[in-house]
Parts: sequence; C-alpha cells; structure tokens
Amino acid sequence: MARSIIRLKDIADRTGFSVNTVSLALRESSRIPEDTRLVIRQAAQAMNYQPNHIARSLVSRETKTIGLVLTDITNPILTHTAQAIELALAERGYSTLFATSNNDLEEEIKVVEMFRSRQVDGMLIYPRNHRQLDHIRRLRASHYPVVLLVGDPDAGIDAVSVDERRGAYKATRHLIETGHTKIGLLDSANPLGNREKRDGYQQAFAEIGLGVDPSLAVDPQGHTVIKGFWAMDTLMNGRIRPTGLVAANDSLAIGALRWCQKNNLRVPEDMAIIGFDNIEFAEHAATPITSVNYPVAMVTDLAVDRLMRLIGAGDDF
Amino acid sequence: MARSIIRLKDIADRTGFSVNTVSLALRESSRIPEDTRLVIRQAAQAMNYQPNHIARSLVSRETKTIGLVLTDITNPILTHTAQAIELALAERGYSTLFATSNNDLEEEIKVVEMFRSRQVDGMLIYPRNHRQLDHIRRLRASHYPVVLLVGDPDAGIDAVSVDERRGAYKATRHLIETGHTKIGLLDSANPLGNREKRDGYQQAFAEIGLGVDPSLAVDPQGHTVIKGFWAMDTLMNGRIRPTGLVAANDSLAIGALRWCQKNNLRVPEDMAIIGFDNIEFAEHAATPITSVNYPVAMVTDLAVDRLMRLIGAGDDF
DNA sequence: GGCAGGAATGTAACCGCTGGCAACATAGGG
DNA sequence: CCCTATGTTGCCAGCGGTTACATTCCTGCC
Repeated sequence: MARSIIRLKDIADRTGFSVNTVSLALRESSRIPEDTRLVIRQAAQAMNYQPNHIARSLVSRETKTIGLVLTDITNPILTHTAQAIELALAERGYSTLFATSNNDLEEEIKVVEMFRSRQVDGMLIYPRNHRQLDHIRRLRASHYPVVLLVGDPDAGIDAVSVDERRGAYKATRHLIETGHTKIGLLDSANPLGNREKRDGYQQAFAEIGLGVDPSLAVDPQGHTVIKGFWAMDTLMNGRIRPTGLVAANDSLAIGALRWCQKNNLRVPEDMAIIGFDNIEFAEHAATPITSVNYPVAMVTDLAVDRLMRLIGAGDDF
Repeated sequence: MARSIIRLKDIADRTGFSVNTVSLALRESSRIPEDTRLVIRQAAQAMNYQPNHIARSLVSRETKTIGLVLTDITNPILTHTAQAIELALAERGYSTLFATSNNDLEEEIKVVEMFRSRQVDGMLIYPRNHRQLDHIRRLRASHYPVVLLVGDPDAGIDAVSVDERRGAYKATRHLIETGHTKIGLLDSANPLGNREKRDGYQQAFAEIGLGVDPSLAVDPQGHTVIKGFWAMDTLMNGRIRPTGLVAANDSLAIGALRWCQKNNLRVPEDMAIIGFDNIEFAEHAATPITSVNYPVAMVTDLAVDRLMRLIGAGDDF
C-alpha cells in the first residue's frame, strides 16, 4: 500500500471520472449530482486521500497560515499568549507558523521575511522593540495584514495591547498611596526599548511633585528569576534603599522576593513588591505577589479578530 | 507603492532575460555567468523579490516545514521544549508549524492529518497518551518521518525520551533511603495514560519488599499549582499521612509546598518533596524543591537530529 | 423529427517555480 | 571557411489543484 501520495488523479483513474469532476465533488459542488459525489467521496476515503494544501494555496493565493513572531517564549505570559493564539486561529481554520526572534532585531527581520516568503496570510508580532518598527511599518504600508501584540496605538501599525504605561502608573501610584516614597524599578532599560513601564512609573512620581532618582532603577538584563535576584541585590546595595519595588514582570518579582527572604526582609512589611502579568507562579509564591494582570484572553481575541478583519478586507483598507 | 507580489517573471521582464535564467541566477547556478547573475541579483533586490516558497515546495516536494504537536504549552517544560525545537529547526533551515492537541485524542488525530495535508516534511509529537499511538504508528508505517518526544523506546515509533520511570524510581528511592516509608504520589492517574512515573514509584517500594498503599496516590486532575494544592489537601486528609511526596511535575510540587506552608508543615523536615522537570520557579520557590531534571536541550537535540536523519533517509528506511 | 435547453462531465489554461533539453552564438581547430 | 566544442540562454513540460469554458447527451417541445 505504501505512502505514494494519493492525488486527485488517482481517484479520477479509479472512479473513471476526470480530475475536475473529482475536485468539484470533493468540495461538494452542487454541479455534481449527489450519486457521483458519494462514489467519489467513498473512493477518496478508501484511498485515504488528503488534499495537497500546497497546491491549493498556489492557485487560491491564500495559505490559511498565520505567522506568529515572539521574542522568547520562556516568559510564561508569552507562552499563554502563544497557546491562546494558536487556539483562536485553529478555530478559524488557520494554522500557526511559529518563530522566535530571540530578542534580536536582525533575526526578527529575517523571520518576517521568511514568513513573507512562505506566503502567510498575515502576521502577529510581539516585537523586540517598541521603537524600531520600521520594517514592520514597511510591511503594513504594502498592505500586508500585521497586528502587533503590544505597542502604542500610535505607532502607525495595528496593535492590540495592554496599556503598560497605565499599569505601571497604577502600580507605582498604589505603592505611593500606601506610604512609600522610595520605590525601586526593575526593568530592562534598553534605551531604545520598552519605555512604557518606566514612563508610567515616572508619571506617578511626577504627579506628586517628586522626581525619580536614577539609582532606583536597575536593569536586570533579562527577565528570569535569577536575573531578578541579582538586580535586587544591586538595587539594595545602591545609594538609596527602597521600601517598595515595581518589577517589570513576575519572574523578576519572584527573584526579588527570593532575595528578600535570603536577607531576612519581610514582604510586604519591609518591602512591598508589585509584579506584572499575574502569572500563576507569582500568585502562589511563598508570599503571594501583587501583580498587574495581563489579560491574555482579551489581548489574543482582539488581536486575532483584528487580523482576520485585515485579511478579510483584502487590499482595500 | 503597493505589494503586487513580485515574481520571477517580473524580474525577467525587467532584465530582459527569461524566467528560467533568472531562476537559475538567483540560485547561484554555475551555468549562469557571474555578470548576468549580478545584474539579476541587483534587479531582484531592487524589486524586493521574495521567492514564493509555496510554488517551490510544489515542485521540489519538500516544504522545509516540521509539524510540532504539543498537548498543552502552559507546562513550562513543554514551553522550553517548544522554543528549543523551534531554534534547532531554524538552524537547519526548517520552519515550525505548531499546534496543540489540548490533551484530546480526537484533536491530536485531526492535527496530525492537517499537518499531513500541509505536506510537512516531518513531525515531532508530544503525544497525549503513551498507550494510544495507533494513529501515529500508522503514519510511521507509511514511511512518514515522525519522532515522539516521550514514550517507551519499544512503542514501535522513533522516540527520544527521558526515562521517566527511572526518574521516578530514583526519586522515590532517595526518599526511602533518607528514612521515609510513607510517601505520597501526585500524578494524573488516567489509567490509559502515562504510567511511567507510577511504575518507577512502585518499583522502588517493591525493591525493599513493600507494597504501595493506593490511598497514597492522588490524581490532581491536571498539572497546575492550584491542582497540586488541592491534591495535597486530599492526600493529607487521607487514611495515611505521608512524610514524603513525589509530584509528577514542579507545578504540582509547588502547589504541595504551598499547602505545607499554609498548614505549618516545615519542608523538608516535616515533608520532603520531590518534583519533576526542575523548572526555574521550583528552584527559586520559598523552599527550593528538589527536582528530577528534564534535560530539555538534550531531548530536543536528539529528537531533531533523529528527525533529520529520517527525512534524509527518504523512503528507504 | 429536429432543435433548444439544461444537466453531467471533460478540456485547457494557469498559479510560480524548477529541470531537462534544445537552440543559438561565439570561438577555436582543421 | 566550415565544423565542432563550449558557453549562454530560451522553451516546454510538469508539480497538484482550481477555474472558465467547451462538449456531450439526454429530455421535451413544437
């Protein structure tokens, strides 16, 4: 029996119809009478026929495939996002082609090109950098359906995003309101990178007429627990010793928490920590960490919907 | 300036050469002299040409795409695996088409069919169930390159896997050697499912001439922290109160740890916990949890290598 | 009985690219 | 000056499927 891939031609030969008739029958065209359709359908089933998606794509000019670009999937929140997106797309009959940019702009560009070469019908991108979107903007300009999973609404690209600035603002504000004035910030400070959280943090201080001491912001150079631990170490050995902390994500927050435990600081009495994303591990950490929620389901649904709309609109948008 | 996808024909028209010449030139064929190649390459660049991977696949009969099937990506260890695989495949020029089975056999079958329809060159599968592999075996029988990411080596399918039975055995053995005799087990007990860990657990007891009390094994019905918490609750309110615990993964272990903290049990003095997979969050939990390591890098490298070998071998294996 | 009309099916072209082979040109040897 | 060798390039078919159009064959009506 072997594999020897079954084509329409094979079914045609076996049933005595032409390739065309078989093609139409299998797609339930009303041009083919029910009897014929049945015969053909049965033959197809018996031969375990699987339509060649590649060939179909070539003529239909759509691959029913979406490219998903993430920076790095080890961040639990991106993980959830990836899964939710895959699910949402599958429900709509799309497959997910997946690639990581490894937080490298060159790679991100390469990946996007590769997706284009593979004729994906659209892309969902979690960009490495909120400030270097030219290559994506170029795509968008040539009417390629692209939706960013983060980013300012004013980047000139469709984006569905959590308002990170506002989240950071509210977190900081909360700490200020509970009496803290010296509040540390753990955030990857790539000057060209994500400034949203930092902006929100500063805004909260500005509002009460205070500036921000730069020594209170430490760049953990990553977003793992261990990076958080050492960033906290740096922060606490700095010029000013904070009593509160805003961490850009929960992994960092857990690392900071761990540092506190090791150094006999009580949380939240001696050190109030707020994380981002509200992942399960943070919620159930030794001391539950307050966290700014990242509404995965909402973000992904919005993003997928938006993308579908762009694809549906064709070239006229 | 519009998308209006550029084809070889467009470059041919612009340079005055034929489609064929352009095709050869862009693939650096030695049949085309350097001068011509240069002209064509420049034109292609200027027009921002991207080869149509779909069309190429149709004739070359390979898509340079691998299908990756996971049950559920929220398990951190699968996450790491997914990323490592994507990376390893990308290095070898392959793209990753990704889908989750949601732990449902029907869906797993559907996903596999879909991948076949999309002509993926091979598949990497983390099966829902170690005992229902017939559909995969069928694929394999028709010479389709497939490698499982877990499973007994004797399943009749290529598999690269951690020896889970041995891991569980060693974990249990370790607890026994440190004086524990009442050891709980938190593992999803689907009778048709993964029995490896349970087998290892039982083996360790059998070796010292002891049976296993069934009330010591609790099915958490999932693998999240919260499930672990409640399973621990059930276990500790059972007939026998254990002093040690083997949890099938680290999320469950963290949940159990959390239960101990809430109920004023010291870890590891009052309750020794061993998890599986050695994820970062466990390592940095309130009390670091001992964990059986899951060598992601090794597993993925082996799996990808194996798959590449199968693909390379063509039909004659 | 001849012809219109519609149902059932077949034919041909094409999607963008690749591979085999033919064709043309130029140059070198006889 | 012709013929072959070599180097360059073009033509055609085909991958598996879809689409527009053509054909066949029956039925029914005047």
